[in-house]
Amino acid sequence: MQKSTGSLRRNNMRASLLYAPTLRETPAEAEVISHQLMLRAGFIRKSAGGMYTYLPLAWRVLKKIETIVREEMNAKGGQEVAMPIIQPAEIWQETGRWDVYGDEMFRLKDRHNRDFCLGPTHEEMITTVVRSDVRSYRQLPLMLYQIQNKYRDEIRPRFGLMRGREFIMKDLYSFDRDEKGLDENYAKMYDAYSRIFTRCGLAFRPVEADSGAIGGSGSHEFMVIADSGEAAIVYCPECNYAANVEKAELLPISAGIEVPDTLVEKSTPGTKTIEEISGFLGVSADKTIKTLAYQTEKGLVLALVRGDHEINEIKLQNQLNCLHLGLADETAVVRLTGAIPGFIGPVGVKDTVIVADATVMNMHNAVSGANKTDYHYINVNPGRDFNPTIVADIRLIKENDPCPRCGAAVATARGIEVGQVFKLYTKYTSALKATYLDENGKERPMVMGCYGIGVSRTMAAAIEQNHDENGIVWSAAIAPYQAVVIPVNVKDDAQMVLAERLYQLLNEAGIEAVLDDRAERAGVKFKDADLIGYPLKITLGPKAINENKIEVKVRRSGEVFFFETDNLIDEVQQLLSTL
RNA sequence: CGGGGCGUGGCUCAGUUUGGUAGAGCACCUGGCUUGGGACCAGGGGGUCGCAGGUUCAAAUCCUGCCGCUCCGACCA
Repeated sequence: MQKSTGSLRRNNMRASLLYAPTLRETPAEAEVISHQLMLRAGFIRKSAGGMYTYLPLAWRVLKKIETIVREEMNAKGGQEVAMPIIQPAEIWQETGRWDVYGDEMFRLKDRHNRDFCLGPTHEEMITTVVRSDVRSYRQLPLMLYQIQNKYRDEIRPRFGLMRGREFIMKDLYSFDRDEKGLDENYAKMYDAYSRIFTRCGLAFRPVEADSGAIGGSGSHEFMVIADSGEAAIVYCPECNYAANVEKAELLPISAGIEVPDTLVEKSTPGTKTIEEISGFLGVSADKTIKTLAYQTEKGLVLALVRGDHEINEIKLQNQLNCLHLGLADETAVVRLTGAIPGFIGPVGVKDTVIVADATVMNMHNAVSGANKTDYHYINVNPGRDFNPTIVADIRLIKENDPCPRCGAAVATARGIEVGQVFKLYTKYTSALKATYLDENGKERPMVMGCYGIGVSRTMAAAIEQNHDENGIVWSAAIAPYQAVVIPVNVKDDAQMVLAERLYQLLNEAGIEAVLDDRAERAGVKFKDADLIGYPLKITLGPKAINENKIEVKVRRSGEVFFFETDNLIDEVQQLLSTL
């Protein structure tokens, strides 16, 4: 290595030594683009289903994302800790999640046959730490975070890093005296998350979310907008309402006034679907009631929505407050109602929980199954002909439904969930007895929040959102290197001398670069550079030698600039600040 | 866990129907030639055909069982 004058050499990476084994062809196992490109560009290699080795380029990207996350967490008063990956069963048994988590938890035993798990998350761990040392309101609020591997034995790992069984997460846990403190910290984290994903160069949207199995209430998810996203979201073009479809609220639709007519049973052979029955009877789908039977651990329930609507099972589950919910099988339906699915309805059903969507209660003279195979009722009137146990919003929102805030038609999009913030309140602190003494000497449970970012998923999401037919397009903030220097012909001494010189200048200026010194043809280097996604490609050919014009090409836009050697560093820095 | 598909050099795949000495392209090594968008020529290394049984003179190929991967569904950062 040549000694550079004065300044510290920050980086020394020649492509001939860089461990980034690129592939020309896409491995068959990769389905989504981020997975394909990370394999092809030599970022990751699989070791087992849902588990990957991060090769140098990926690791650099991950470290950059982590640095951004760390800076923003610290700026809000977060303090970083590291906790064991292996956690004892006892603390999970205390909160009851040892059983609740089920097969998704990686479990293991030590030589003494004691139970442990690989941490899928760290609420229990952090709370048991805090409870033993925090005694007074004076020690609160407290914000602790960690960036570590977490483990979930996913039923079906897929999409490469998007849904792995081992993944890197940042989790921050906040502990407050009261809900006011929690609200403040929640707001800080919401702000920090917006800053983080902005700095990463991602197009994202925070949406209201269901808080799911982790518990608590009040939650937002941060979604990177991408067609390949697993999550469906709705947003309002008029106001700033945005929500996961699982969460999106809907106000009941009114249906005018009609005189209730007499309930009549009609023979409707073979009409099992809403489409078939509305066609057979010549009524529109919004005059029918769709009845679905669900199996829960508490027994069978019937759920009702208007025929042209869909059920939101998350909402239904929240209303029923049950752990398991799934469509009942046909034999169970027959046993309960006497009819096969397609002909069941709420009329005449006894001793069964019936949950009706609020819109159903506004319907008049509707059609529903008669609980007799091949028969339906017409002129069904809610309140007169049946009375649900629960009336609530259990409908799934769809495009053009009215915004629950302002009534405008909502739009839909798909997103990759890269972060979620939760208000947990005292769910875990109560279970684990993490209490403090307030000013009056009274013992209170701490009020808790948790705030997660999928770091490895964020890397994948960045690729899903930023790529083209040639490869990855990194934003400068998270790119593994900012630039690659490509001498077109390594046999040309003048080119190589200039390349080394420019490479050294870049290093001294703190610009992370790779010198592609491989004895490959220019085309190969260009292809690899595009695949890996360096934001800038600095190409040295005859024009650089003869005319002092250094070609700089922007990966994202394809723009080409020519700079003189003396200005190169300034110009490159200028360019990078925009990428 | 249910339902499809697939396991053959590092990668992409052919060969399996109809058993008969394991192949191609890419990648890799050597030499030559070439040098601005994945060149070319010659030579070369590398595979117990996922694993274990079975049938057969003979199995990548047929039979049985297992394992793994992958896609679709129910779960989730």
